[in-house]
Amino acid sequence: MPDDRAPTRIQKRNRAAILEAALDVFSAQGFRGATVDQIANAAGLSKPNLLYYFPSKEAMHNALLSRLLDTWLDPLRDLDADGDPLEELLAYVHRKLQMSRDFPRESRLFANEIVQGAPRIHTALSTDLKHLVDDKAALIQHWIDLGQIARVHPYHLIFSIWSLTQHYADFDVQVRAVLGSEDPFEGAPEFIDAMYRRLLAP
Amino acid sequence: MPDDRAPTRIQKRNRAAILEAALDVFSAQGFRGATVDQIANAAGLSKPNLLYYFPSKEAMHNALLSRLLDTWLDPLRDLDADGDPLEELLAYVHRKLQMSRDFPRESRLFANEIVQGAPRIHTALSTDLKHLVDDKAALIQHWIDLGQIARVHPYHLIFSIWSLTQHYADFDVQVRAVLGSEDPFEGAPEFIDAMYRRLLAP
DNA sequence: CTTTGATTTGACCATCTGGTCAAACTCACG
DNA sequence: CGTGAGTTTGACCAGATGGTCAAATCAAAG
Repeated sequence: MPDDRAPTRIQKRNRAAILEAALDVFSAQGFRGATVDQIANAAGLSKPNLLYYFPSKEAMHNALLSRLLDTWLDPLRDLDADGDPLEELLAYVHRKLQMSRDFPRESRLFANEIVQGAPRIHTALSTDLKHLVDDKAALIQHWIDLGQIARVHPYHLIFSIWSLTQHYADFDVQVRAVLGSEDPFEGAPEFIDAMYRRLLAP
Repeated sequence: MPDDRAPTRIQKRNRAAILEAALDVFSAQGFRGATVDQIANAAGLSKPNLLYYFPSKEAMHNALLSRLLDTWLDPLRDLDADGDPLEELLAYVHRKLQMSRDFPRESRLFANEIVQGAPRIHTALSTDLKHLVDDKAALIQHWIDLGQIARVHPYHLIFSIWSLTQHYADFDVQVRAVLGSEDPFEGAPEFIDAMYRRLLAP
């Protein structure tokens, strides 16, 4: 097992290939549905070789989740108290939707984890995530108190943004099955934009 | 294996117990994550006994899914062309939210299936589901053309209702982690109601 | 080229898991 | 009761799967 000295060129390449393959497989099959062999094949490496770079299947999953939780919440972190409230919130919505379009596998990796009770990231949810949301909900409430946006429940507002945007990644097959050949992201930004403009107008 | 004659009292009781247990386990662990033994334990029966009533693990899953798909879409079917458009849509939203509250396991069973690419119900999605949605989207478009509700993309409107309402069941752990002790359904109906009233007002 | 540490893998193991089966048990009904 | 259909289960099997390991191969510094 590679120790914690500076990673070699080969270590960098292989670790990256493994995580890329693992993201593919975990997001499509869930943790239990994925097999180390599938990941090995997708990465173009042998199974024992994977376990040379990561001590276990769970370690690969953890590596993905922790790397992801951070970047996943970046758009919310960016919500700026000094910006125009409505435009800040709409920018958040659009960035979140863009992430669903650009990183659907990451979205589904989370969805799989959460739907099944978040056994592996429950702590992170009730600490890091909760703190961030508490913080931003207070900001939204502040905007409301100033009369800059309409009176809405800040937490439910955030939940609604998560659900509306991630739906296009997580339920992609369903959306596509219903829309037929039409591109799901055709019309989605406009729809969601309209939705929040009308909801939040003071 | 019990044949297709009229089911005995014992058959009825055990089949029901098995499906109830299977719903518990499948919705919490996904198809691959669930084991027949877990379901057997939850049902208070032995593993071979389960396989006496259902030919395979997959058969239990299928039984649940097909029984569910129907009832799951009932609220949408109820959308009535003769009712008041705004009230009809709001009633649909509220019924859907109520189902998330009352049948979260059913919601998660579907979520698990869809997130992983709907391998078992893909056909039903692009036939039954699509037909129903096409039908109701046409009705919504008709209401729009009459100027009775605002101009919105009918399909995205339906997707938004699905995602907003099911979020409270499918992402329950996340919602609870963020809200702490507060009841998630406290405030949700009001929020969603306000959202659609403002969106759909002509 | 040689040496040494990093990398790779074929063979293997223990466990889990879906499913089978014959034998045992229960129940309803004549 | 007795009997036959319906029900239950302990023991078992085959394949899948996470993980191990010793031996082989490779890379790079001297």
